[in-house]
Amino acid sequence: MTELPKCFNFKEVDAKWSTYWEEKNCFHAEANPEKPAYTVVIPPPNVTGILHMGHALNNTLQDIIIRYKRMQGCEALWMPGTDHAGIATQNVVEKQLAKEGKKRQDIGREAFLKRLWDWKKKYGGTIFHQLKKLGASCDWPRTRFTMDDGYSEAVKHVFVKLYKKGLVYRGEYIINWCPRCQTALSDEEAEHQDMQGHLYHIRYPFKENPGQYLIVATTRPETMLGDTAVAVNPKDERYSPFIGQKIVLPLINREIPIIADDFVDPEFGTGAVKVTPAHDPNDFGMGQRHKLPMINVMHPDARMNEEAGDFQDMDRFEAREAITESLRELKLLEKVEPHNHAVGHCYRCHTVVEPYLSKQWFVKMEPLAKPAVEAVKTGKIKFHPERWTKVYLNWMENIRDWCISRQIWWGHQIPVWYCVGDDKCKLECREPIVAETAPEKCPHCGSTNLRQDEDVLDTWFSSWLWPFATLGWPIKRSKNQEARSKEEADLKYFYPTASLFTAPEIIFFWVARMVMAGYEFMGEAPFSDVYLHGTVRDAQGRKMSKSLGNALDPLEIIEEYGADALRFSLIMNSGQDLFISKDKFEIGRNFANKIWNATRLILMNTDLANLKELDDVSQLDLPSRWIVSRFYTTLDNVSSAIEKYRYSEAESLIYDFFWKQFCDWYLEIIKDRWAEPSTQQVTLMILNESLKMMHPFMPFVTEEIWQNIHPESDALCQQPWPTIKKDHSDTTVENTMQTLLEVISAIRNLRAQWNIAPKETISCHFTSTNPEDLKLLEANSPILKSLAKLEEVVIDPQLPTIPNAASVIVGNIKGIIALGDIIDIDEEKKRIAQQINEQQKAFNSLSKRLQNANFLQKAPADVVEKEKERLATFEIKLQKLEQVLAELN
RNA sequence: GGGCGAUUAGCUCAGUUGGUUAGAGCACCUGAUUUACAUUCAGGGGGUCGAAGGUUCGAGUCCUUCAUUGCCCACCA
Repeated sequence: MTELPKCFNFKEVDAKWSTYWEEKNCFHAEANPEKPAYTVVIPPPNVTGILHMGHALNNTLQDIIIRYKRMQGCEALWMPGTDHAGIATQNVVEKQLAKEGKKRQDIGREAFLKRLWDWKKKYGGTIFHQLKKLGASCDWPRTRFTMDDGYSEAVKHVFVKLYKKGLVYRGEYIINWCPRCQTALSDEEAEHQDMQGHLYHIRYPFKENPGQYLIVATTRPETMLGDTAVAVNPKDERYSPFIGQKIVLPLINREIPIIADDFVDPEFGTGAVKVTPAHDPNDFGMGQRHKLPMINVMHPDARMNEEAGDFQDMDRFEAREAITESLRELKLLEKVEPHNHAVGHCYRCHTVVEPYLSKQWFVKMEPLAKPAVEAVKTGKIKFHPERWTKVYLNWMENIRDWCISRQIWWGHQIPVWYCVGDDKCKLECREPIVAETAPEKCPHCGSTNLRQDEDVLDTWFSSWLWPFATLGWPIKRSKNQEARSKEEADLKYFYPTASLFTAPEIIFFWVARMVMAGYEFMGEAPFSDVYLHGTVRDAQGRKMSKSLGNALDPLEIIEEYGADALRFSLIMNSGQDLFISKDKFEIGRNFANKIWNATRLILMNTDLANLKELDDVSQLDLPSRWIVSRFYTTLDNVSSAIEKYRYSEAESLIYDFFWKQFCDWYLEIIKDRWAEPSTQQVTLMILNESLKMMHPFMPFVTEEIWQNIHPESDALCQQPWPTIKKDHSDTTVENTMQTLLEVISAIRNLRAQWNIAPKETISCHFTSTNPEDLKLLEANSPILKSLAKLEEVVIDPQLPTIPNAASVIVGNIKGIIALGDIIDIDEEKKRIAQQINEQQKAFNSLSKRLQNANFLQKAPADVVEKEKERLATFEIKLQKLEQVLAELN
């Protein structure tokens, strides 16, 4: 008999097992043809990341499925790693530099990158330690980084491959430019927010007739300095006479034409639009259609440049004020109206993004999107919940080219070289040299004076390769045959992965692009299921964020409630978005403690020698058969809930079974029968198998208990998932037990109503019209006595006449309890009448339904049958109740 | 402007193809306890399932409209 501490001491236990699992290498997976593979790749957290609630939720979900599949006999691989997170990481080190009063340019690219790598070495592993505290069962020795050597090979390989296929191109277009980070951004990286702005109506004088104006409306007057036309709709009769005429651009006095373009909406503003091809994507399009000059009026940091005349060197917003003021003085400002519109912001630093003309690298997306659309439409890839399918398809079907070059230093430098050349240079030397390794000389002129493209690639251009680049793709030719074939086998075995768990925010950034990359480079979908979980919010529904100061730190929760509590509570709340406050974690803490104390009770009362498989359950008593049956039914339901990605449902099933049924009923029922070996056997078996079933959800407490019970055996995380034994599930047993439990509840109820203290002794006489019930009551009278706190139970086909008795009616069973002086006949009448009332309501609605010819005709036969049975039960119960009432009268 | 959700007990939410008298946890109230666990146990009150129509033998569940609310996408200057 073992004695455990009184409470589950998670502080010591959690740390012990994370270390143990890691040291014993419990989570390592290797290609094993004997077993099916089950792979999940972690959504790589940023290398700057520290664990937040979103991570905790995301990784708990993955850990549950991975531990479950591992126990089910799969070779389960959970691939860990981090993302270099270009701009985010660079920002961290730039801030450090700023404290020293330096900019990155001051120390140069090489020194700057060294600092970044140093930083990464020192802090980049933080999140892994935190994930281990959470219990994440990743295959840690496989940990990858999106900028490690092999991974960089993959990125270069992909760039070159796509370039050769014509899917990567370089061009000068309007892109989203962050003036603070001084880099291009993709469309997805520009976050649109509604802002209160103004619509400025400006008079543009005609050249031929300076007293007359055309009024244009704009939200950004500072860009007018770069105007190269004014556009109107060709069908707009107000303006058609002026098409082709010249306008003099105020402040700059440049002559610009009035052009006609369908893009212009005559309803909006004045119906006349200033055209600034270098500072607006729409205007850029018009500029190309009409072959307009493009005049860039800003420096990369959004100060006005030399094209801006008097406004040179002003910041863009300063210039907006100044220009408005000048126009007002010249009486060229018609009016200014308030105007709300969406303005793009940098997703990293929230600076207002400038549409900016610049030369960048792009990926042509349409050909890549095709198979990715197909895969989802045909169900090869499924989203959970399903509604995200539409979101994905909508984006894919309207896909635009992807700007992949960034003007920062931290990242994969673009594998492109330019011939800087000399006199011997030919025209072809202007062509970029695209290669996986640095070329020695220019293929055209032979010059060795080459310069690599200074830009780096978008972080997501490496993340989209994550599901296969982490598995060693592309296999290097240079390696020896043996190593190569091992790597090939590994890749083939673990790819494609099974399911992906992530947040809906990155469907476009990451999920969609991974699907495209999977098809393009591996010829296969990277995963078959995508589970998108909710956002973790605070109690008021606001997103948890550091800047709002409303974030709960998962590490603090682990410290205070334990990792199991954190995991269990998060999943319990994880239907849609999660609204979390600290007290939400009590449920998990309490449950872990309940498991602990149930174990404590069992170990105090049993001999572990009794722990063995149960083959024949038919000889067991009713409650034992009931709990065994309940366990296997629950196990079956839990397994299918996990398979269907219904995690909170799986947890409720476990919670209800273990706490309400096993602890509150079964362990109470057998309280006086610990001495019987069969009791010990059943109890130990249920505990043992429940530990396995609960382990994926609460790995620490279950592992600790397991090792206490089985000091000689393997860790719980390596045990097989319990086999579902259908023959141990028995609905008849469950229903019979249900009746018994109802009788007990009814008597407890009666006690409460009559205010009878538990110590007060009462006796009950039972009868039933069904002989089976009598047998049942007879056989279980000790249980009845103990749980309903009865002095005596008499089974009596003929009930005696007892004055001052209260009645208990459950189905066919009737019990009477002599209450002597306590009873107030009128009260008892009321009580019975109330019960009759309730029953009558149900009876009426049901009998009405059964009298309806349409119902009998149209409803399915089994439904009708069931309803008839129900009606019969109601009828009997009603009769009994009425009989009791009559006797009282 | 387009798309996707949400609305069920005081609070947070389950409720899987329509079919028992709509459930759980928390909170609240009553009671228990020489206790495996006060991180416990037994019991109780509390809901015309956002509103109005419709389909159906039958609607929390399906359809339409509306209201409130959240999120995503979007180049009307």
